[in-house]
Parts: sequence; C-alpha cells; structure tokens
Amino acid sequence: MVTRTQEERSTAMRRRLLDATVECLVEYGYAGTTTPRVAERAGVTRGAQVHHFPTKADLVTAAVRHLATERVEFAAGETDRLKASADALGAGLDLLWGIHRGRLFVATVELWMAARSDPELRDQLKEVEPLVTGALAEFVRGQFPAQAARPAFRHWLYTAMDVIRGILVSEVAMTDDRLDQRWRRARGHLLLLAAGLGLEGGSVSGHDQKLTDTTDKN
Amino acid sequence: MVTRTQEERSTAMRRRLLDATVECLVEYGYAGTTTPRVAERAGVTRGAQVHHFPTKADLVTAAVRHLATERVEFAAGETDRLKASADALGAGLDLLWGIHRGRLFVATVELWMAARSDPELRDQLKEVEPLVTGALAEFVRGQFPAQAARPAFRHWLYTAMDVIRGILVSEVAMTDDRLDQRWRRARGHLLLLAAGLGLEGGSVSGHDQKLTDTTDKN
DNA sequence: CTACATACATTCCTCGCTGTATGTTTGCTA
DNA sequence: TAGCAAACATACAGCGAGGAATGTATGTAG
Repeated sequence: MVTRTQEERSTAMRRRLLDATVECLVEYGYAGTTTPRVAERAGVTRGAQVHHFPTKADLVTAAVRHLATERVEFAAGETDRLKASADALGAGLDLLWGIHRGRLFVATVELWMAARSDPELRDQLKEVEPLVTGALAEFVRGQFPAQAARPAFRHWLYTAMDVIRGILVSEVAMTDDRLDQRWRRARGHLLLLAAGLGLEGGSVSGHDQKLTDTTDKN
Repeated sequence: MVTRTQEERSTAMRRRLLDATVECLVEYGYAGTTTPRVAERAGVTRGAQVHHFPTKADLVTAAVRHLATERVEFAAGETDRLKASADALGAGLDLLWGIHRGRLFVATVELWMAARSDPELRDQLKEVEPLVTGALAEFVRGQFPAQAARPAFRHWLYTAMDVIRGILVSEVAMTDDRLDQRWRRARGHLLLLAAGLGLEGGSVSGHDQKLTDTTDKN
C-alpha cells in the first residue's frame, strides 16, 4: 500500500475530477455533465467529488480554468511540432486548424453556449477566453518573426480562427470527411487573403488555381 | 365567442407552441427548453402541449422544421430590402451578417450543439441544415447575376458564412459592441479576398487601407 | 340530435440531479 | 500513540422534468 501525502491525494483527485468533467462536456454536452456522471467517470464516489467541489458551480468554475490551461498547453505542444516548410503560412494555418479540432475545442464551445444562460459562467469565460485565444494567436505568430510585428498579420490570424470556428461549429454534429473539404476551401481563401494583405509566405498562385477549379460539392 | 374550425385551432396552437419552443431555445438554451416552460411560454396548459406533441422528441422535431422555414423566410425578407449600392459586395456581406445575427441563428446553434449527443436530432439537422444554408447562399447569390455563375463566388459566400458563424459563436455570450469590431475586420478581409478571387464589386482599396490601420484593440 | 373525434385540462407517478447530513478511513502532528 | 483534520463514503431530502392516465369541453358527421 503506497502512502501519499494529503496534498498529493488532493491534487490528484482534483485533476481526475476536472479531466472527467471535460470528458463529460465532450461526450454528453454541458447539460449532460452532471455531478454523478463526473464522479462515475472519474472512478470515485460522489462523496469524494462533493468534498473537493461542494457545489456544481465550484466544479464548473474550476473546470473552466482547467480547460483553459489545457488548451494553451496543447497548443504549445502542437506548435513545437511545426516544421519549417516551403508553404510556411499554410503550415501555420494547419497548425491553427489542428489546435481547434478535437475534444478541447468542443468542450469550449459547450461552455460558450451554456454561458448564454448562466451569468456566473459567462463572467468566468469573459475573463479567461481572451487570454486563451490570445495565446493561441501568439503561438502561431511566434513562428513568423518576420511578420509578427505587423498588426495585419495578427488580424489575419483572428480571421483565420473565426473561419475555423465557423466551420467546426456548423459541422460539430456532422461527419469528419466534410470538414476537410470545407477546410481546404477556406484554407485556400485564407492564403489568398494573406497575399492580398502583403503577408509573405509560400507561393500562393497554386492555391489560386485550386480555388476556381474546386468541384461543386460544397 | 368566435367559433373556429378544428383545423384552425390546431394549426394556430401548433404555431404558438413552436414559436414558444424557439423562444425558449434562445432564452434558456436547449437544456432549458422544457415542455412545461414551452407550454407556459405559449400561454397554454401542459395538456394542450402534450396533445399536439405527445413526446418531447415530437416537439423538437417539429421545431427543427419550423425554425428552418423561419430562417429561410427571414432571409428572403431581408434580401428584399437589399438596395443597389456602390459597394455591392459589401452590402451582400452585410446582408449575410444581418441574416445570421439575431434569435434564429442562436436557436440554430443551440440545436447544433444539442445534436452532438442526440442521434435523432442529428439526423433531423443533417437533413434540413444543408437546405437552409444553401438557400441563404442562394438569396445573396441572386443579387449578383453577373457573378452567380462562377463557382468561386459561391465558395466565397460559404467562407463568408463560416467567418460570420465563427465570430458569432465565439461571442455568443458576450456583448454586442465587440461583435461589430470583429465584423468590420472580417468584412474588410472578405472584400479583399473577393478582389483576390477576381470578383467584381465596389472599390476595395479603401478597405485595404482600413485593414492595416486598425487599432490593436482586437 | 346523437355519437364520435378532436382539442384541451388535471392529476399522479417515476426518475435523475443537486445538496446536505452523517459516518468511516487515512494522514499529520504534538 | 493520541487526537485532530482532511479525505473519502453512504444515506437521505427536495425539486423539477417527462410521461401516462383520466376527465371535460368543443367541434363535426351521420
């Protein structure tokens, strides 16, 4: 029997509960994220859960922070894997795309929607969301020292994030294959826009060609 | 006392209930859209509601169709108010923006998210959503006969919708003033993109100027 | 006018979620 | 090692949702 210090037990348990909360957000949505389910998911009794987070609001509040840091950490990890390529801007876009795909963003949107009818939650998100989104943009921006100084570049990144989020949210319940089609179109548009903004990247003419040739399947 | 035929009573009642359902979606979210609340909102008893929609799934299913037709009708109405202007493409974008702002789109996203964990609802949306989105694009496209034939134009419209939806969903719980800032940036980008795609519109150079001058407030 | 169907209302039952109260174990500290 | 506090477990109470059963009024067809 391993003996752990109380603080170890506590933080480990809190982490398990918060991870379970995010998992429940992804799997069951915000409304389906009930305290019994979270406890079950974490593999603990309800008593343990209620001990660390006496009220559901406490749990959600902590989960908001937890999710925020997880998003930033994940983005940081993905950024490290970004290699130099001929199509630098395109790689940057794909990075941003990769950051938004997956469970963490789904859980985030789940919170965004829930915040509409929950002032307490809304205040939490209003506080952390700009930090996270800003951090995401910073990570990509850091990969482009030559452009980083230009405001237009950052604005371009924000537009790119808006496009990505628009695609993901409207297909959130749909199949993955259509997602990639949509992203290819949008990606081409964003690269073309970058050229229009005078942001240097790889050759864009190729993408321009692709654009008009795209089949009618969209 | 006015005597109404049974069919009149029935359709009127169904309409009231479906309108109330959409209102509840906007105000309380999907999870908060309970059958008692819908009935209360519609000003009828629970008995009346359950008579027309025996199960909650029946109500939601009908509401999906109702919302779809409402969205199309609203878009059609807005399109009629579109006047010829010097900045034709910009006006088209603003039209698309106006269509997406407001209650109907909020209710739609509420359904999108709920569909993630509700296969039945997902199937419903998979059926109607492409029709609605397609109709929206058609309305705008109809205003530009010169460009309507070009696939690039339609693709551009879809990207525009993605941008709009990305903005709206990430600010769904936030204040309206930030929305307009974000839309102005994105709008400029979309017009610049249109120029890059060879889509004729108003003068774009002015917007290009605005872009790089935008303050750092985003 | 009678009989039936549809529209609407009331009541009750079951279930799941939240929160609380109370019991038990485990680690810390004097 | 005795005692206390934190960590965890169990049991229960209140509440609101969804749905079924049953009752009443209002059209409608023969």
